[in-house]
Amino acid sequence: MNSKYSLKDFELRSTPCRTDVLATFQKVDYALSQGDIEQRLSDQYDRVTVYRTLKTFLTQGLLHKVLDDNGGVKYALCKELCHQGDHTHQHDHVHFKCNLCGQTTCLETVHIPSIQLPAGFTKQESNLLIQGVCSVCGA
Amino acid sequence: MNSKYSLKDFELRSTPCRTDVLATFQKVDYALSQGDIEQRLSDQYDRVTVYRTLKTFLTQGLLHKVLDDNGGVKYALCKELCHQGDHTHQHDHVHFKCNLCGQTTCLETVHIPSIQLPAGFTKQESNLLIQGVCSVCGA
DNA sequence: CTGTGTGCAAACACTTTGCAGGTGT
DNA sequence: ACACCTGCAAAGTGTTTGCACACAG
Repeated sequence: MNSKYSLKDFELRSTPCRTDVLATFQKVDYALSQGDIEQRLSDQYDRVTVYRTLKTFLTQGLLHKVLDDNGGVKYALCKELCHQGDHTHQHDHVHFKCNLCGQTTCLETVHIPSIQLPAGFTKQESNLLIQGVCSVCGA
Repeated sequence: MNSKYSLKDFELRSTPCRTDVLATFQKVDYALSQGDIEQRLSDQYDRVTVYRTLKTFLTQGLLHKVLDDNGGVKYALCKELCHQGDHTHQHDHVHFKCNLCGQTTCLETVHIPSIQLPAGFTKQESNLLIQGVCSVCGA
C-alpha cells in the first residue's frame, strides 16, 4: 500500500466532511458520483457541502473527473504524481465501466496508446471509456 | 458524397421537426447538443419535441451519443453501417473536442486501437474523447 | 380513420449561488 | 481572531412526464 494522501498534502483544512469524503474515495477503487458519496456518508453532510468539497478537491488536484456514458460525472482519486504545480495534469489512463454493476474503475495499468491525429490537430488530454463486463460480474 | 439517410430508412414518420433536426445534423460534421439544435432551428420547435426527437433517433440508430468532457451529452449522425438490426452498434471511433472552439468532431478515419484488458474484463463498447486544439483553431 | 408526433404545463433531477453562523488553525 | 467551511434556502439549468390536440400514412 502506498501512503495515502492527507488533506494537508493539498493545503486543505481538515474538516469532518473533507476527511470523510476523502476516506470514502480511499476505501474503494472505482469512481464515485456526488450521489454515491452522499449515500455512503448517509446524508450526514449537506448536498451542497459535498458539491463544494468535490469541486475543491478537483481544483487542488486530489480528484479528477471521470466521464460517464450517460452524461453524468464521476470522480476518482488521482494516484501517481498528477499533483498541483503545472496544470498538465495528464490522465491518459483508461476507465472501464461495467454495464452490469455500473462501477467505473480506473485501469491504472492500461494506458491509451498514442494515436495519429489528422494534420493540424493537437492533443492536450484524452479520455478513454470502455464499457463492458468487469471481472466480478463476468464470473 | 454518400447518399444521405432519410427518415424512411429508419421507419420514422416524416414530420417537419424530424426533417429539420436531421437536416441540421447533415449540415455539419461535428456533434451537437440538444441546445445547439434548438438554437440552429431558432426555437421553432418545442424544447420537449427536440428531446423526444433526439431520443427517437437514438433508439432507431440514426444518432449516437458523444461524450462531452463536462458531463454533457452531444449527438452525432451514425455514418457507416451501424444501423438497427442487432444492437452491436459499435462506435469505436474517436471523438475530438477542441478546447478553443468547443466543437466535437468524429474522427471517422481514426479507430481505437485494441487494448489488452485485465483478465476477466470483456469489452462491449468504447469511447475515446481526445481534447486539444483542432486544425481550424490551431492555424 | 388510427396511431403517432407535437406543444404546453408541470414535475423532476442535478448543480450553483447568497448569506448567516460555526469551526479550524 | 480571522479566514474559511458549512448548512439552509432559493435560484438556475437540463431533462422527463401527462395530457389534449394535430397531423402523417
